[in-house]
Amino acid sequence: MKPEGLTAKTAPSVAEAPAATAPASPAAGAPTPAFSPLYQQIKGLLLQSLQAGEWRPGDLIPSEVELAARFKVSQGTVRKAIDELAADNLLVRRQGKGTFVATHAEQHIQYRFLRLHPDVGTLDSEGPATREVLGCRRVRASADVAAALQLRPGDTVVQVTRVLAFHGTPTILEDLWLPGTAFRGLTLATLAEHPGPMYALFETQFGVRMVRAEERIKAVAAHEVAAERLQVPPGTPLLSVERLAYTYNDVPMELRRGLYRTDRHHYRNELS
Amino acid sequence: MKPEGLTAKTAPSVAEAPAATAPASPAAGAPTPAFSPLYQQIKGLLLQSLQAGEWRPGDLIPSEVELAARFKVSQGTVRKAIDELAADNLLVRRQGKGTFVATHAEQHIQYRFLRLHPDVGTLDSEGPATREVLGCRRVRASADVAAALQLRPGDTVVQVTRVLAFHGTPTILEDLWLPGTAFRGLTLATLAEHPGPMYALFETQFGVRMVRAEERIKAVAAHEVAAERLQVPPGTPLLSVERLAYTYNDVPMELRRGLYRTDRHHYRNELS
DNA sequence: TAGTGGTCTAGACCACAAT
DNA sequence: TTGTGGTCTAGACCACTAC
Repeated sequence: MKPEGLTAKTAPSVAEAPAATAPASPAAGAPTPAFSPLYQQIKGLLLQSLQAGEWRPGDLIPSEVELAARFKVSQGTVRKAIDELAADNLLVRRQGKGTFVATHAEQHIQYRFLRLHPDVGTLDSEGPATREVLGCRRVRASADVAAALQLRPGDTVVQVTRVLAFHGTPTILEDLWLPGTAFRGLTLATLAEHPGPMYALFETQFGVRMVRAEERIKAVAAHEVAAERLQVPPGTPLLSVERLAYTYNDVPMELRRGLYRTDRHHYRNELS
Repeated sequence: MKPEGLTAKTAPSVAEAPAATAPASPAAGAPTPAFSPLYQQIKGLLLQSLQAGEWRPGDLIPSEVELAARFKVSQGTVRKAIDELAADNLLVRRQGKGTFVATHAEQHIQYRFLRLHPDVGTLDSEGPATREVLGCRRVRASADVAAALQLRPGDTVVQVTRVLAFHGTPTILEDLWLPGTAFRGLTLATLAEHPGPMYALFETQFGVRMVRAEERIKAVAAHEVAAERLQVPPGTPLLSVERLAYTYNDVPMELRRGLYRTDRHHYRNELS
């Protein structure tokens, strides 16, 4: 488990084991490794462990000193690597307890990716959202869905259709497309058994953790079907929100197309 | 220029000047200063200097070692303070050169707060936006505008109306409201003389630097006036984007209400 | 060559949580 | 009391920029 391959900028002052060859010469044939700092390499190794499932969402990862020993670097270097992963919301630090793998499940942060807020009051005062799944079937990916998920057109994808309601008012109508291979066992029954946030279900049942997402927003007029589902007149302006969500390593794992009512809610964004 | 008032967690190992009283006892009567780390206090001091205009947008601030000497702390502590300010986009670090005060002017980052992107191509391939100012007048703040800007209803505000066009297609119609006192000399002529980004003008002409902003987005139908200005049929769905922009210290300094065409563009957002 | 930020280390101590 | 992350220091060296 020795992380050979770490190319330090400066060799540690106290050379523990002189190892094989000279630490200064890069691997033969490597096209100029383009110097990356030690802590970035550590970050990469930690990411690999996260990806490989060595530590699962919610788990406690080894302490900083332990990791420092494992990687043969100082605690400060491990700290900086963890700092960046925590800034990216992949890890969560808790003083006195340790560092944990971030999770969408049962954190007090429901709706981590949902930016829709009520015009008056807070997200909590809305009470829990009502999730009604309208459909879940395995279909062949259309050209655009395949392109977004980096599949081939015709590959199998799981398509979920659902409505979210607040206070009994249907507010979000959305379709999800998921790669068929990664979500093999996903059915209507699965969804019914796990009423919580969908990303939590993805973690616990399919080992897929969504790390970040991109959204493209437009204003559109409600078509017939949407109008009925959202209980608004046809033609009502709605937000069209297209989300592409990624796992580790920038692999797209979910395409989501939603229509949001904005008569009592708004999409909120922070700019800095 | 000695920053007395810094309450260190641990007294510096080499006590330079024993100063007045014991460093452990907080100021009398202070309601439990609620311990904040040294680097946070340094961050606060740096913020004060930014606010006070000691260093203006684009300026080079003193080096880390110099600041460390000024504040009587180690370079690492200053570094951490600067790191956070850089993360907040208030400072910009440039290796080998120094640390600079961030600015909206002549950075290669035009449109720092604009999230509208063309559906195909990039922001740059659009060519420079055409800005047409339709009006600039001093008016009395309505109740909602006053509330947003933390003024009294009836206080004077500057209202600017303008249209942004891409490729000759009018795409954004927006109104701006600015506190009358801070923007005393702002007229149509001022705007005409400075064709660049508006936030750059605010910096250079009025010493107001926008630091962050919040946006609330809804879908609305184009009313008569908007439809004409944006050259779309009345009733066309548009994005309604309400932006509240803040200077240092979370002081709101601009309210902006925009209507965006999204037939060839979309509002992009990154979630993490 | 000098000065800047960037990396890395080693060690000390503090704050917090669990035992 | 122990172990964790959090803060702070001091010093060394590297990488980039300018002169």
